[in-house]
Amino acid sequence: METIQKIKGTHDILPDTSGDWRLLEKTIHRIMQRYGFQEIRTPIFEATNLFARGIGQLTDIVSKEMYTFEDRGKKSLTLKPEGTAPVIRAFIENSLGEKRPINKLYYISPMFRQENPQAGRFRQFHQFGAELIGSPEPFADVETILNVLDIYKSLGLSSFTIKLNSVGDENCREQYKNALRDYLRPRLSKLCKTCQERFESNPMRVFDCKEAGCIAETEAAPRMLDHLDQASADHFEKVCALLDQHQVAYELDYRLVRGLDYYTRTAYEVVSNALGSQNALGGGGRYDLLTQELGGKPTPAVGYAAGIERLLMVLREEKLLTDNSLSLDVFIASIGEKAQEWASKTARLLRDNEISADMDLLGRSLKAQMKEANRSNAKFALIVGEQELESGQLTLRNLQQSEQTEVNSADLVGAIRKHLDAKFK
RNA sequence: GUGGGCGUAGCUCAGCUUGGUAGAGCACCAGAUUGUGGCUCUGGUGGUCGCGGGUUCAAAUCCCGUCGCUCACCCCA
Repeated sequence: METIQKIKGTHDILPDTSGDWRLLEKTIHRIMQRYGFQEIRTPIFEATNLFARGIGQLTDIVSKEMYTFEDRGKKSLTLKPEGTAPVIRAFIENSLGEKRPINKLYYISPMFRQENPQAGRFRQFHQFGAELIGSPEPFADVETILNVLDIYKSLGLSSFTIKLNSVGDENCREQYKNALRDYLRPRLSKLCKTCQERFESNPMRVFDCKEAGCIAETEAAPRMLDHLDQASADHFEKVCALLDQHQVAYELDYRLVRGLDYYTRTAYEVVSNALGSQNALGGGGRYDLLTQELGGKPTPAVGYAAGIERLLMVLREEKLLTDNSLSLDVFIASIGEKAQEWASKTARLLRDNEISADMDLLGRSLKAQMKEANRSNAKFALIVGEQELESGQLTLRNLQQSEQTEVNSADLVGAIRKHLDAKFK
């Protein structure tokens, strides 16, 4: 029989690593709460238009990476490739902006992009992200940066760099693009093919290119930072000043142009020093025009998205993940059918009392059951056979210290709890 | 979409150059220990060598095709 394999670029998270995910998610929830961000969960798929309009028709994501399909009613749906557009859609649809002037929302969610997988890049991957909706102030930009850094810090991570740039806004970007085009036009033939295509549609993306020729040609090109209008310049200056006050180290990177069209003013990226080719841990920025682009009232907003798989890769690399596997309190090893029945009843009793318990389900030898107890990472083995059933005196073995004592079956829960508290708390 | 590397036991891999009965470590099972795990020792289970075709007396090994995985490019998380 032919076996069925997982879809390319997807992964099973097995019990030996799901504990790492739990730790990460727990940390994210904790820090988000500490910052006043509230969780939002949006559907896994959306109307295709949401992304086409929100992210931008010409972006790589929309033009070649989306999982788009028709449902039975011929409606075009898309598995979400990123989190911001759905959050803003929900923000508008549920009139969250009418209920309070500021909404601080966060999510943890799978995302889908149909790219060729490689180290740190998958077709289904997971992001956590925060969106601060309603404030145009630099304080808001900084709030999101501090938030993501705090999550990394809480996990012990320190090997990363923050890159910062401003991509301007509607009042100065078009003017700048024209200045950039004027500079690039005579050098067009020296640029790579994709950059020649970018020249008309989105010349700023030329800075993103890694071709040596394109890098060289844009070295002396006019930079957005020098062409900001007063308001955007002030905004950027304030963001930098606040980061300085918070003693957050960052690098100005005039080449940082993020791949999504909706960014305005602040753009930032957190880059790992410990990853391979795909080294962006997270990125974000301000997107003051997105809400109206999606049909809502003009509402300023800023936020970021960060990759969970890449974060796990770095944490693994830096040896910052300790053993997060769950352990069992008690494994009941029984000898004989009567004892096995007793084990079943007792396991239930213990579980009713918040003590995790497991038992043999294969009728194995005591030795094999002890081995199983060890494999389950159990703290105690409770051994019961004919003798114990008659006397009511059971053997409780501490598997980590290899010591055992007798406990009375009359107050089993109390006795086990006492031993758990004494040795494991 | 394009290029490189790799597909042999549940896992990590050796064997391929120079064709000749398919191996190791770990894991799993059992025994040493007749009712006690982890350590040690002994034994055991487990493989149409990714799949299809070709060359050959003979193919894991050589040739062709194909599928899968992986890394990289593009771009991003």
